[in-house]
Amino acid sequence: MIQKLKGTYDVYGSLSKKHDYVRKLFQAVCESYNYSYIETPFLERSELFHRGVGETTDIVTKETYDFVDRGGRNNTIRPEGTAGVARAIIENKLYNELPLKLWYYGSMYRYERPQKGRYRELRQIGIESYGSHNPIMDAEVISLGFNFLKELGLKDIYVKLNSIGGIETRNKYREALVNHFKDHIDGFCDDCKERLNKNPLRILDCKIDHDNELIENAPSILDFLNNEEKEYFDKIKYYLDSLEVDYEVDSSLVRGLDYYTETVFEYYSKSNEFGALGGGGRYDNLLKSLDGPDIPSVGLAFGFDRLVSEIENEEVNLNIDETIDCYILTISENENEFAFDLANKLRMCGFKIDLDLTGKSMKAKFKEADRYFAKQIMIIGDEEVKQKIVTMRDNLTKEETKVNVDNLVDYFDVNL
RNA sequence: GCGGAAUUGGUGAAGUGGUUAACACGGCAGAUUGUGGCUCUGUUAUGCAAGGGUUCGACUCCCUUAUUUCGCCCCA
Repeated sequence: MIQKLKGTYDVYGSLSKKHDYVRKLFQAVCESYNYSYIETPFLERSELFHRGVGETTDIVTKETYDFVDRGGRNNTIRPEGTAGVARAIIENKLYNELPLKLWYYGSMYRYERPQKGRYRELRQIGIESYGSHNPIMDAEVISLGFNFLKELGLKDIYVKLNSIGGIETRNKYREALVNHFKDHIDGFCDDCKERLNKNPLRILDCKIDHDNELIENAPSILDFLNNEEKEYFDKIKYYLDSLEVDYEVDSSLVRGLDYYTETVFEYYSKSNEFGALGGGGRYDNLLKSLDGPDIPSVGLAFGFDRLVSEIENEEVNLNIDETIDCYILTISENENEFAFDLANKLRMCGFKIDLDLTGKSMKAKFKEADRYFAKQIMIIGDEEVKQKIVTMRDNLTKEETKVNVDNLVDYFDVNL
């Protein structure tokens, strides 16, 4: 038997209904903020991610699916969504009409060791908002995500928020951190020793050394923000307060991708089992770094698979309609043609209809109708065909009514 | 990339080196040839992730591979 590839899974049955529900809800939320949908290719030139996401990030150095195609080109299957959208914006000159508000959904691929809530094929759903360097836009993006999670029915959602400043601020801060730790790094774990040079900000949320004093009195990035950055960050908080977004400032929050500037945030559920449900931030330099115009932007992405897992963990009752309007049941195969014709007419009118034209017993067909949660059962025998009057059985009350086939639409309008 | 634990029908699962792989749900058929959802009866894995080995004999022991899961790293 050929088994699935590590870190992938099939979506079908009730899971596919949940996926569909979550995707549609996100779409509805995005549309209420006037975001439009964008789809970019799974495959891009490797260079896009190296330059966009960052040459030294873990995602690019050890997690991408890279391959040389038959034409000798270096390709990468996308590990995230933002870089591809940025490329599309530049290539199609979408920046000619700003602001630009886009949402996307799709599979991303990272060569990682899978765990719960972490897959090699991961679905992400997110938004990109281009064209404004204004704290109200940061707040809008953050609250869009927050509202979406609340509408999903997840409990105890909160946002971790931080500002990592611009490049200058971050370099200063990085230097200060290195100075703070470098003389005492021997007391830290091996990973932290590694991080000191690579990414000192990561030391701050080390799981092993988290109660080390030096971490507690480490300088905070927020003290390194210049006045402009500080004011910007304060305004975001002000707007978030007025939007009633539940957030907490966490000065140790950093993100794994290089393109972030200033605002960064992550979404958590207090019952979370696998870290953040999603995250995002501002990336004002991304477009420029990809040879595009200098246009600021802010965005977010949710781990779609994690959202669905969280819904299952919290046993959120989704409002998924699993019913069909009517199941047509024929008593013998002589009535099949009549039933089939009627089914198609009703489907054209927009009703959800199913019927089984195999020679199953009536009992089996009744069971099938229940399996589909049919609201109505239409029973057709030879008498019904002759008189063009069918028997409608309300599957809740069990009441039966004779209905002329010409009046079926009216009957459904009244009884569904 | 490193370490631990798992893998038995559509599903939840029991099981032991020995010959018919429990039990339950679901499915199908019938009791009930124009009315089901209760009840009863029958049936439903030539096979225990895949391949190889040990053995008179393996689902049960060993090896390899695959997948799942937990932790580290990292991230969504």
